[in-house]
Amino acid sequence: MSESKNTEEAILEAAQTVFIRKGMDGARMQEIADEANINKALLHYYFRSKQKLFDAVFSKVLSGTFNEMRAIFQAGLSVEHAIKRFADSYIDTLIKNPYIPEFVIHELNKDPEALKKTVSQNLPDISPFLRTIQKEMEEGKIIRMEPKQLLMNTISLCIFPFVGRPIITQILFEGDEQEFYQTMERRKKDVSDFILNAIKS
Amino acid sequence: MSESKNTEEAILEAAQTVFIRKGMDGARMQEIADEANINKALLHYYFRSKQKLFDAVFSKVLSGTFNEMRAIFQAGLSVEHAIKRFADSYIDTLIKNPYIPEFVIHELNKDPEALKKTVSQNLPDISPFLRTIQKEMEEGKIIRMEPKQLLMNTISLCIFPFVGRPIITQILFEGDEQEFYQTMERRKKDVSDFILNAIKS
DNA sequence: GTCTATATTAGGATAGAC
DNA sequence: GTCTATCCTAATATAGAC
Repeated sequence: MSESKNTEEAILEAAQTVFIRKGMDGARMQEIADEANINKALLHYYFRSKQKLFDAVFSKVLSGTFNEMRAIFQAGLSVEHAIKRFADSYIDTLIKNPYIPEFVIHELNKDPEALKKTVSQNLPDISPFLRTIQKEMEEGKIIRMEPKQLLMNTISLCIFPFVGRPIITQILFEGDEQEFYQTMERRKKDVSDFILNAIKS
Repeated sequence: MSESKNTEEAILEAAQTVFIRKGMDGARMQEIADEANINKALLHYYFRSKQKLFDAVFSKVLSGTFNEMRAIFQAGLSVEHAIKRFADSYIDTLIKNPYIPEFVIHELNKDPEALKKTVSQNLPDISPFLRTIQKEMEEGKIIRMEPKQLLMNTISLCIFPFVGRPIITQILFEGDEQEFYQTMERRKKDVSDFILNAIKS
């Protein structure tokens, strides 16, 4: 045993780094081995195949991605507070992990069926939050619109800049990555201001 | 010559279909040949290598993507009209071509340097529109915010649902694709309503 | 459990007939 | 210009020593 647990963990971390940057198809087992400072054969010793290693990484990334979302939607927060927390927490996480959403989306796009099971095990239940939105609309606290569109808008405004970062950075910041990230810091607040402005009655 | 022009065109179309769905790394020359109903060797006869075929497709897709954006930003429209046209036109295009943004973004993410040249040749100049936003803010027509954040919001709200379609469809529509697309039809109007509400002074 | 060396296969690319 | 057959390399996977 000795290094067993540590090595397995090291492999998973290295694999996550490489898969997230290159995707399943673009990733090379050799590159993952290098990143983990181990031999290529060890990858197979621990995970049998590239596919199984990928599945382990994908599942881990997916549950991490949806945990915070689940927590927010089930906390029974008001629309205002849920949106503020969502924007703050997601943009903050994405500043640290900007490649995750594009990775997840790309793999799902390529073969939705293959990953369907992993996805359905991790999906957050949004219905409590949709009901809160509905209720506040009926009470006149916020203007009326389709609750799902409001939720989609919130998610879009927080996540898209990171998914589209390579383009956004070129179009808006002349390729200056640092300016992009500074703008994202301010955006934590800007996004909720924008949304709350749009829905205030 | 005979079928030359038609074959080349057929290859490009088939390659676009396959590359957009699977990405450069996930696409197979055999699959492209099948899609075009020709032999694999013909692909090399016309385009020499997979890389060159990909470059041709990517460049074509990119210019198509940015043409409308360029047109809108240089038309000298008011903020209200530009946003309305942007939302209507982009969501409409994306309903017909939902895979394009994720494709472009994934390839750029994987290797920004390799595609930098193609990108910079196609980038729309947004400065006229940013100036219009600035002007309308100073005139008090719309509330004050960072012009770039407003532009980012507009782009995010229109494009993200399509990039994130596989997830959005699961979370919000229990996997029902048709409901997703119906919602997108309504969204053409909903998005501009939402934005204009957020910025009205 | 970790390595080196090797087998296997998939897939891009080419040769050559028609 | 289009096909069949074949080559060749890159990359996954395994065998076997330590």
